[in-house]
Amino acid sequence: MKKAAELFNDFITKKNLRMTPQRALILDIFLKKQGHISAEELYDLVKKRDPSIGQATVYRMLKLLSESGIARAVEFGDGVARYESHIGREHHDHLICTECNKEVEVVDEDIEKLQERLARKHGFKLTGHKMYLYGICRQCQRKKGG
Amino acid sequence: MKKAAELFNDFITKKNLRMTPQRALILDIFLKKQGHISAEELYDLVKKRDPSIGQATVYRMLKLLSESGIARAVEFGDGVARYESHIGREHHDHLICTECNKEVEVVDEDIEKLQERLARKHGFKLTGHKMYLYGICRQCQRKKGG
DNA sequence: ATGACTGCAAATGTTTTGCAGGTTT
DNA sequence: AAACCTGCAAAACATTTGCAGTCAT
Repeated sequence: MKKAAELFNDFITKKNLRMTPQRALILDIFLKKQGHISAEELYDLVKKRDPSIGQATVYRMLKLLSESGIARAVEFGDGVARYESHIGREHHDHLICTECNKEVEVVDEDIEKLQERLARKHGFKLTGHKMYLYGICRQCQRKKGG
Repeated sequence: MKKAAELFNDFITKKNLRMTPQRALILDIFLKKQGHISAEELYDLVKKRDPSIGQATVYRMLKLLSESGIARAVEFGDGVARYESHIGREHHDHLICTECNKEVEVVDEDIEKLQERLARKHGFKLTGHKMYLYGICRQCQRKKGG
């Protein structure tokens, strides 16, 4: 498996773009941060290491990271785009307890296959999906049940 | 099954709010429009029937409709919130074309069963879910491919 | 020289909010 | 009177874009 930095260099080269100190720094910080991060949060982290970097550069870099397949946008539905590293991470969906907000990351190969099939049935070429399962976790069931 | 207008009246009453001509008109238009609709689109339709109604009233009404459970927000991921009627409708998930924003409502019994199984495997009692499939529809594939 | 990259500020587009006046109870 | 509702315009918010200057090839 190629490393993200390598993949980004491939992408940069193929597109006749250039690697710059700003891009290297943003990439580095983005990859080290796990979980989801918004452009604003990433910008704040970047500023700590180099206050001269502007917001626009961060936004532009996030676009490049998405195009190159290194980052992936995760929609939370609150009007703020968040990104997660898409390299070296398993795809996952979310199982959320509606009582205590606990969240478990889950994957089910069979569901993924059926999603593909379902999309194809409607003439779509599936490029991604989001699935959120809501329920009540074991602990909260106990608490409620008695 | 109660009608949406009735449910909205219950909600209005419980919250000590008032039914007004503006709200009635917006509700009426919203319920008649099937599929998803953005605030802007709804506003345009409303203006045709009563040009004196302002955007803010439409936005505020959509918030009330969501709170009352009559409308449901559907995330397309393009920065525009869309809503659909959530009353008297079969459960369904969404298959969305990322090129032209076309949306198909889908249901797959097998997937639903597997979701149940997946939740149970993690000790959760499943109470609901949201699933969005993103892809490229037949037409857009043609357009792109050649 | 050409083309890419940058920070800044201005622009964009959607949604929310403050306000002053109007309406219902 | 008190509490709600309205349209308007301004504000807020995240994100994008135009621009003039800088840098690499």
